[in-house]
Amino acid sequence: MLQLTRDGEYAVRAILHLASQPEGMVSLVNEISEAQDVPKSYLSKIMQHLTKAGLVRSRRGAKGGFTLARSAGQITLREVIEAVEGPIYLNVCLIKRGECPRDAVCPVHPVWIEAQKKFFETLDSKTMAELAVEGKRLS
Amino acid sequence: MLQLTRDGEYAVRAILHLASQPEGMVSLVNEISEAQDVPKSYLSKIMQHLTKAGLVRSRRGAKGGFTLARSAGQITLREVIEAVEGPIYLNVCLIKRGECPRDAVCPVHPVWIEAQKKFFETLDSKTMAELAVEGKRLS
DNA sequence: CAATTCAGGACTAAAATCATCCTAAAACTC
DNA sequence: GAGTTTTAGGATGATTTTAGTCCTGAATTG
Repeated sequence: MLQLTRDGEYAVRAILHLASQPEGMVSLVNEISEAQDVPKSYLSKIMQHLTKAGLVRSRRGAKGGFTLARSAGQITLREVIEAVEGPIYLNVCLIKRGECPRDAVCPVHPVWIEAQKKFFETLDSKTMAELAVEGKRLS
Repeated sequence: MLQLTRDGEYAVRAILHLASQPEGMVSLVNEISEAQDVPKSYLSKIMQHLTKAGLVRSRRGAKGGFTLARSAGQITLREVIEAVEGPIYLNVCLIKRGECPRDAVCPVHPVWIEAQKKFFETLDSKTMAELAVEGKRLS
């Protein structure tokens, strides 16, 4: 549908939540779920993805929870989204050369390349640290 | 999935086909289907949408078929896509104010506004006439 | 009237979306 | 070591979207 899924949206909220905590503080699925309005059991899955993707570090057991695996200044909006949604391709023809058999003679193909480039520029331009600061200011 | 659907892709191909025909020439679903690699019965539905959206004029019966309702220079890529997919919102929070109850304090919201704006700029910048000319050059 | 061509509705298979629930494993506390 | 906390991971499922097909009916032409 050419629209971000809940996975992507929820992942961003979760990372932003972690980025807004004091240095070294761990957050629980339960806390994040409530604070960010995300169904708990669903969020649990998303945190697993983020952990596997290396954006988040997890610890089990009492005193366990989640922290960012890197500084929030080193994580972009695009990374978070692609961590849970997989690589973004605004049109199938962008997946790889030859994916669309017409791409060599298709006049629309370059337009999609351009559109995606601009889209990525915007998502790449914001780090989670910047967004967390802005979030504090707004609330 | 943050990806253009077949509907959008096929609609663009169809309109581009019409834009590439000599002035005043009608095209049949069958012709467009074969030339543009789109399943015939599926394309039929898409042509109906494009007709209802006012981008295409149709006539039934012998000597019937489809023509553009306006000059190809007056039709943008974005219009074609939105004619069949409905208005594009890259994130639900962009549908309308308050759609996401957090939008007033969400630091990501403005980033989505920006991303969508840039995306639209690209899609708005190309008319079907320009793309048709480019298509002729490439083939 | 016969042939052609689009209009519109019904139907379908497969995949994606948006979840929930349960058991197991790890880590800490006492 | 027992008990508690917390994440990991698998199974399951309802609903919606995607990507089509097929058939009948209506308009148009000759």
